[in-house]
This record gives sequence, C-alpha cells and structure tokens, in this order.
Amino acid sequence: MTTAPPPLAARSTYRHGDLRRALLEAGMALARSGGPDAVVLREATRRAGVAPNAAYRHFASRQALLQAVRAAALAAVATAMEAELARLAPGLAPADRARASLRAVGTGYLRFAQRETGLFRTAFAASDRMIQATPELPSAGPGGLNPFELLGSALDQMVAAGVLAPERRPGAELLAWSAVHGLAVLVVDGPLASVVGPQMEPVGQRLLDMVEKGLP
Amino acid sequence: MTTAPPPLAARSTYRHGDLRRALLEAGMALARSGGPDAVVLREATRRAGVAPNAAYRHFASRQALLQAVRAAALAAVATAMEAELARLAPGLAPADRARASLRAVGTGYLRFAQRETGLFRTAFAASDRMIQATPELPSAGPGGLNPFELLGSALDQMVAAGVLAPERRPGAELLAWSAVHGLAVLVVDGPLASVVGPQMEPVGQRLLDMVEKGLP
DNA sequence: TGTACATCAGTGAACGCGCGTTCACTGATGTAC
DNA sequence: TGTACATCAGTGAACGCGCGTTCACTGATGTAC
Repeated sequence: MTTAPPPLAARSTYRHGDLRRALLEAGMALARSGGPDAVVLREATRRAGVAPNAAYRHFASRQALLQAVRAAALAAVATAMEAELARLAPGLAPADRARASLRAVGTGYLRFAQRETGLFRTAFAASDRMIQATPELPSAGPGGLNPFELLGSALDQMVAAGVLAPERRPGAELLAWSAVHGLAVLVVDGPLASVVGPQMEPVGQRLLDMVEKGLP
Repeated sequence: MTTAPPPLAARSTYRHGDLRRALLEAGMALARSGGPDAVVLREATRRAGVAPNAAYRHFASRQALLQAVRAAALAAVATAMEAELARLAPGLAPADRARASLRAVGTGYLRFAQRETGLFRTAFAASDRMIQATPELPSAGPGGLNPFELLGSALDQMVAAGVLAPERRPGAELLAWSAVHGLAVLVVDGPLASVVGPQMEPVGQRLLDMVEKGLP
C-alpha cells in the first residue's frame, strides 16, 4: 500500500545464507502491515534481495509461505497471552487465580488484536484447520502451548478450582473464544474500527465480565 | 472458483433496460458464492451480457458496486432476523418477550451466517463504517431497521421490561454483537469451520444463554 | 593435504493470467418544436 | 402528427499492472577419495 523498504543490504556472497528465515521475516513484516493478502511472494523475495524464484528453494508455493507466516503469527498471539498471564499477582487463591487466568488470556488476545492488527488477521484468516497446525510449523508460545491450548488450560483451572461446573466445561472454549474473537474482529477490521477502537480496553473488560458471569 | 453461469439470455435490444439491477444481482450471486473478493466487475458484466465498461454507466468503480452489494447483503441479514422475530410465540409476557427477541435476533444472525456464508462475509467485511451506510444504499430489512438497529431494539425492550438495568444498556449492543459475531466468524470462515459447523445450532443457543445470563 | 565432483542455492528471462479502467465511438430513445 | 436532435446507454479495443510460477542455467560449497 505504501513504501516498500529497500532490498536489504545487497549480498556480497552468492549464497544468501539464511534465505528461509529472511523470507519468513519479510512475510511477517508484510502480514504485520497488511494482513494475509499482503503476504506476496515476489515482495518477500525483493525484501530479501533475491530473485523471485529463489523462494521456491524454501517454500513450495506462496501458500506454503503464508502457512509459515500464519503459524508464526499464532505463536505471537500465544506469547502475548503468556505475557498477560505472567503479570498475575502471585498470592491469589485458586479460584481467583483461575478466573484471573481466563481474563488474562482474553486480555492478551484483545491487546494483540489491537496492537498487531495485521498479524492478528493473518493468524485467524479463513483457511480451515488451525489448531493442530502441521507439527513442523509450531504455533505455540515460549510455554509450549498455542492460543487455543492456553484458553483451555485457563478453563481447566477454573474447573479444578470449583469455579466452573465440570459439566459446563466441554465446549466452553468455543463460547469464551467467540465472545473475545467477535469483539476483536469487529474492532480490528470490521465495521466498528473507528467507533470502538479507542475504547477497546474498557469494552474488553466489560465483555470479559459478561463471559465470566455467563459461562458458569 | 468454479463454473461461471452463461451470460444471461443474449439481448435483442441495444439497450439493456435494467443494467444497474442486473449488475447488482450478478454481484450478489458472486458474493453469495465467494465472498467480497469474488465481486469482480468484469464477471458481473459478463453475467449481465454486456461489455465490461458498460458497468461504468451505473457504478463509478468496482468499489461502488461492492458497496451496493454490501448494503443489500446487510438488508438480507436484517430480513433473516425479522423472520426469527416473526416466529415468536404471541402471548408472551413483556419480560419473556424481550428476552426472546434478543435470542431471535441472535439466532437469525447465526443462521444467516451459516446459510449464506458468502453474503455474510460480504456484509461484514473490512471496510469501515457500515452502520450509517449512505442513505441511498439502504441496509434495512422490510421492517425498516438494519441489523444493528434490530439488536438495539431488542435491548431497548429488555430495559423497558425491567430485564436489563438501564445503566447497563449503553454499549450492550457491542457485547451481544461481539459474542454472536465471533461464533459466526469462527464457524463460517475461521479455523473452526469443520469442527463446529454442524453443531452450530446448539452451540449458538448455549452462546445466547451466556449472553442472556452475563449481560445484566 | 590436495583435488574431482556431486549437490543444490540462487539467477535471468519469460509465460499467461485476469483484473480495473480509459478512450473515442455508435446506436436507440424520447422530447421540443 | 411528424421530424430534428440532444441525450446517454452500451460498444470495441486497448492500456498497464503485478502476480505466481516454470525453464534452463551458473556458481559456490563441502565431501569422498
């Protein structure tokens, strides 16, 4: 849409050295600023300072590159969630801690959506099947869990702490995820971007109130 | 993505007669089967049996055609909601009726999303500013309210019936809409299409339970 | 320790694609006299 | 009631665009002997 960064420092060597990583990083930069459609193979090679077809040594197709970017974006979501979890006060009772974990997961999700809109849209774009992403494309954060698993873990804690009835546990991910995802999507690339965007934080907390109260 | 219908019955007259409508309908058909990106100006003219540039007599650009399609898709959402509202049992007490209206609005939304995925995605695609769509592009259903207004009306009823505290009314649209929209998006073009798709109906009702319980 | 050679990462040129949009035009319509 | 003419809906041809992808290639690497 705008300025394309210069092809990075011209190589002196014939071999690039780490082209796969360079392409993936260029793809991430493109996704960051323009979402999934902006992940354009030719542009990624341009940024890596390499001929367009060189990409085919490392990715079978544009789709394969996009998948790799998507997995990395998911991992970034997981990382954002973990950051919120890490901020929880230490001395909480199990019930409070469980509830706070659910909130932290949701808050991390919403903040990521707002801060990294392009990556968020890339992570959750159309293509079916995200959860068990191919094993060689890890979508987990540093803790080893992907976003969906982090949510599940918070819900498990709630059951263990007696805050959520066990019979309500199955499918609870979907309900919580729906609520948070809906707000994120509406604010991020939907019709409410300019209306609610600035109010994301308080609205998000109110939404999480609703989930916390409505789930059990 | 697949078969393109034949250019409709070749005209015998030089003038088309109703090209604007024909283009809009072709655009709707394209959106229906492929979402917003499938609304391709050249393909619409092809289906209308007309030269590509003829479209410019009726729409300033591809974007303008897409906007018109989007408005029509929104109107279709509103119509689906009204259909659910019309099915409400007649003799309900105000409080029950109000709650049931909120459910009906949500149910109509979710059913539309599943039944008319392409139109749904078109209606709520990126482009900012949907609510006060330009006046000449009506997005309302037969009853004269657009989807957002139908939701607001249900919430107003809840306040009037004493089911929702007035101080919780402001912004309540956004909470309810987020929850339902999130499920719709996840199921419709998100990562859960195949996982939850078939289970949409019961999951949707559970989600609406959560909203009903968590909103007040 | 030196050299032949297989491997394979990157090159250069080209392809076909369908798109949105512009140009100067032509033919039917319906209104003014 | 008949006719001249302005209007404007549709035509035909062409444009430039950037994309993903394929082909036959070249040059550096590192391993086997």
